[in-house]
Amino acid sequence: MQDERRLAVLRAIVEDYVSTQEPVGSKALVERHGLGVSPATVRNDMAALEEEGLITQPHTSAGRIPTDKGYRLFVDRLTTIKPMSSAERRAIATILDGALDLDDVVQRSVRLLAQLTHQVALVQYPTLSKSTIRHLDIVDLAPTRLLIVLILSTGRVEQRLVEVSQPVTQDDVAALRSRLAAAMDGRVIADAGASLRSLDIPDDGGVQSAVVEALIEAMSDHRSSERVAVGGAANLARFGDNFEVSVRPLLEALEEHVVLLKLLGEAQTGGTVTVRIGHEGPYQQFATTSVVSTGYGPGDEAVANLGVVGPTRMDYPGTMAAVRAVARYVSRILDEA
Amino acid sequence: MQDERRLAVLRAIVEDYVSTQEPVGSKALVERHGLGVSPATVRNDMAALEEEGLITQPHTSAGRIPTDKGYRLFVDRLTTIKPMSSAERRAIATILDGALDLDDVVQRSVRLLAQLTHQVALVQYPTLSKSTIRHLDIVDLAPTRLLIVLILSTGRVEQRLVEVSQPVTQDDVAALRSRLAAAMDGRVIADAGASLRSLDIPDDGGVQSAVVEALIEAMSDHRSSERVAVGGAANLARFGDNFEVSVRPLLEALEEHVVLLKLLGEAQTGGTVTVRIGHEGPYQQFATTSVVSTGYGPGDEAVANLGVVGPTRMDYPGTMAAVRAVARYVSRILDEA
DNA sequence: GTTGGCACTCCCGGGCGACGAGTGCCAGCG
DNA sequence: CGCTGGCACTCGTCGCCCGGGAGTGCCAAC
Repeated sequence: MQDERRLAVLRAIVEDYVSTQEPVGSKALVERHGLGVSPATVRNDMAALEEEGLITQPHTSAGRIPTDKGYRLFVDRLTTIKPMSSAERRAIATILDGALDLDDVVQRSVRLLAQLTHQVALVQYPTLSKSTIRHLDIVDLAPTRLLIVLILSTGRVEQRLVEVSQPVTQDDVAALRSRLAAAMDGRVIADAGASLRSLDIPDDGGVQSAVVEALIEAMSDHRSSERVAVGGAANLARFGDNFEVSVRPLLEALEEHVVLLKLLGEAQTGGTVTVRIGHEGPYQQFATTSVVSTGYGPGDEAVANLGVVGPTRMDYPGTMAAVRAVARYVSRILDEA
Repeated sequence: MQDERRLAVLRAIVEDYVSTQEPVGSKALVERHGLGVSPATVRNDMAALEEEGLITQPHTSAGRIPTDKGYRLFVDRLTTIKPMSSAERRAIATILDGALDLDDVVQRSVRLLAQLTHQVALVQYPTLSKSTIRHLDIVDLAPTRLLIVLILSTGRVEQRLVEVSQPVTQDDVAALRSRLAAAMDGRVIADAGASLRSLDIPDDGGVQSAVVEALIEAMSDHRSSERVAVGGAANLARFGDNFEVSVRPLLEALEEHVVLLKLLGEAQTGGTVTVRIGHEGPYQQFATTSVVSTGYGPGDEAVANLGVVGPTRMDYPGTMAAVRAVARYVSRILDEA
């Protein structure tokens, strides 16, 4: 079956290129892997693989490197996610178990992921819309300035400032608070807007409607409700030397949380790790990077995503394993909460 | 007074080097600035300046570049902070006035500062210890899991999870909440610990003491209470090409908030802008960078710092102006709150 | 279908020399 | 005494050439 051997050659090329970062030639290939055939044979296979668009050569008379299509095939068919070593497992447990609150879990995860994969890690904060409201509070900071505080089932705390046109008394605030709290407690955020409207608070242009407006806005707002923590940006340094052109746009993108959210994509349940390779995504600046991501959340419900972004030339099996392991562990922590 | 001219030469060297990023020679100097003397004269002055350790040449027969000491003199005696243009002032106002809450103010500031200076911006979140407690709340997330929420005068919200050994009832929680709230409301954080202890809650090893412990810890904790927002990391790309050696450690340091806090230093009042040049600081990786920082806060009280870090070869007058302007504006916003 | 042989391509690194920017020094001038 | 023009010198940069070597594609043979 020379067809099978060709795929073995592809796998070998990917593995070698990932570890050496240099185009790999036929001779080195048969030496480093026990392929049992001669370099000439491998050359024929390589020609065929190139014909199919799976590998390419940077210039004539250089070795081959995988194309995006080649990586895709590698990820889909040629690799199995390697399990984490027990030492790594312990490290994950040790680091994450000390977390104090949700923010801390996210921050530790992002660090951990960056450390494990030596790449840039992304961890999305649990989405608001799927959590339920545990507690609602209204605090009067100043006579015309109220702070709405929402505490969610995931442990997340959302806050929102409201300016009102007329001064309010403490009694007003207390009344509003208990009324709203009663209406909102235990609701899923996504539905809460509706039940809020059905409360039928008079649109008097005054305090009550202003607060309700702000609440509704806060719950549907994507500004703060969809945040992403970034870690390990220093690992971009391993990108080679075409600095200003390749790294700068990436660093810029890392500050655009909207872009990062798109990169992470829709939350997926069930432990599936998604890999997006090179220009499979819509972003020009990520054309030479791959994104490995998966969902996490309590139970089987995915409330957010996490993952890493690194050069297309990355260790896919190892990275996928790390991403999956961290996601599992974080999910377990949320389970307990 | 050739002494005065020498300083003029130094100033010219700094300005030229900052704008061109190349060693500046005697001929170019007299052409670009109206010094009114010949290159030979300038060369003599340069020799003297080099003697004093204010400038240096990368190699024989190259132009001169300022040393850290040279920049220091430039900053201390040779420059006045240029006022911001009215367009810039408007930009600051427009961007910051739309802020929704404290977090938003900080995030917008850090972006703005990075944009104005084309450097890496740092904004410290207002220190806890100087703010007063506006509101204290305790929420039971689960029977053995409580969430303490502190709302501070600066608009900041602090949260802390507490695990207790035995299940608590809602009534217990309510009782504890009102008691603590009464004791803490309006206190300055720094003093609150003391008044908490004087409450004399029995150290029964149970719920109450656990909560009090956590509260005290939360208030004295430097983990979350001293956070720093970072922005414009992409501007590190302008650092030249010795990538892995010069940029990577900086990127790493930018994720170490402890380091950043040290860089920003003690909060200063009164609109003084502090400049730390090159290896004047303790950190090896910041030996080729300068930090321009100042304090901000409501009234004349500095509750936190903000600033930028960039290459020693930076536009000091412009940067100092931007830092000062943003600090002033942010302070004004906190005033209103 | 596999293998060894062979000519060919082309990148990479080192050595070399011309060029030019910039300096230091010196003698002369106001 | 300080400024100036002149001049020799240094040294990094750039373009160039060239040999070595890795790797390929093709072909004939098994």
